[in-house]
Amino acid sequence: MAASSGVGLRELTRRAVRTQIAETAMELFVAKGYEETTVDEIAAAVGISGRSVFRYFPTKEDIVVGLLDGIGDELAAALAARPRDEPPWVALRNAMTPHLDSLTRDSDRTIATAMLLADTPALRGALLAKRARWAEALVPDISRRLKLPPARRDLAARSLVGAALTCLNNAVDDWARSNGRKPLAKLLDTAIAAVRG
Amino acid sequence: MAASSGVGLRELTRRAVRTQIAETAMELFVAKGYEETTVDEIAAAVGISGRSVFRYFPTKEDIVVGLLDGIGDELAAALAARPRDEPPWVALRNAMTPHLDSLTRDSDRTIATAMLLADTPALRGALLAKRARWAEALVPDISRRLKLPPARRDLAARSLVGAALTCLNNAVDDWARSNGRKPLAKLLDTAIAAVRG
DNA sequence: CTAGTTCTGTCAGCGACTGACAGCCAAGGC
DNA sequence: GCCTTGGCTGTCAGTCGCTGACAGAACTAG
Repeated sequence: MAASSGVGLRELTRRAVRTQIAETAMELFVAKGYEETTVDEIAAAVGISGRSVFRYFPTKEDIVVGLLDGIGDELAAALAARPRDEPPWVALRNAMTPHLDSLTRDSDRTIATAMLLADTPALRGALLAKRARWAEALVPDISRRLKLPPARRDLAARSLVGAALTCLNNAVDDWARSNGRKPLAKLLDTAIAAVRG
Repeated sequence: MAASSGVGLRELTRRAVRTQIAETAMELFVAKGYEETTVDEIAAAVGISGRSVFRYFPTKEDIVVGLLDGIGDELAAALAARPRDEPPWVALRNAMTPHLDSLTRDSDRTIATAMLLADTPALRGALLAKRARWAEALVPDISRRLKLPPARRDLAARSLVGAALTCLNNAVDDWARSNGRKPLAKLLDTAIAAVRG
């Protein structure tokens, strides 16, 4: 079974190979473009067979958007940590703060990914699908904060969360287009204020 | 050149074949599922070659979401027709009314499409990408209605439009899940009210 | 050392999608 | 009447993403 640490040695090498594939692929994508880069080319650059790439990533798209996999759970955890009587919009905004920090922390990687997502239509769909899954993780908490009859509660919560994530996306896009110069938190506040206008 | 009517005879037959492909494909998708239906099967059912399907639709996804192609322009036109001093949220809500009517008019087709989109992940990404293109058509108008410094105007408009379209999507989903029983307009109002909380 | 698990490369195949080529058929000039 | 032109079509061949199956290598446990 597992050693004294939480994860076994096998899981460790797996993660190493996984990040190696992701980093090599990102370099190629930025250099040549996403659609112009073949999975076999990525595999050759890493030194493995093309088949093995799909043993670490379910799809080619996931090599890019897989980086954003844990964010939904992070946001949900941050949201659950907010006081129970905090109103929905405030709780959502505050729950995003740690995520904003982690985005600005390695801004180079974030901006590169955002740029790649911006001018690759095929990836945009995948990103939006990922965002929809984040929403699913946040809806139950927001639903609990709403004081509405049960018939309306779910629709209201889904719309609220969707609007909040749209604001987050637009703020990050704007921030990336400014090369990280504009303050991300203020952009998010501007977006939210406009929606609540 | 063209005859007395606006469109030539060639364009007419083209549209006929196009709708024929779309209708046949939708029947097969509903019966067998989207991913389980091959493009060649659709072609065979119509009586053309598989290659020709791609001469009418750029991708297999577009056979489904192509039906929603004109909606973005319709919404933009309806929005442009609203009084110039109408506030953004009110103008967006009112601009959606004709679209709501056309959705409820042939509710059977709308519900079937919504159901198909709901349980086909591959199509969801395409739908969200389409919705993003609708947003592009609405942003300039909303941007004009906002009284904000230019630095914030674009981000605010994009977020506002994105939030409104999220409300529309969620309302239609809820409406379709209720088999068209709940009043669609009220659902949309509920969603918008929740976002403006 | 052995037995069992896990990983890997290779091969074969499906389906979406594209480019190229040749044949068909309607529209228009002679 | 004929012939040319242009668009539509089917066929063929090929690329790429992705999957299942198999056999061998490597590592782990006893």
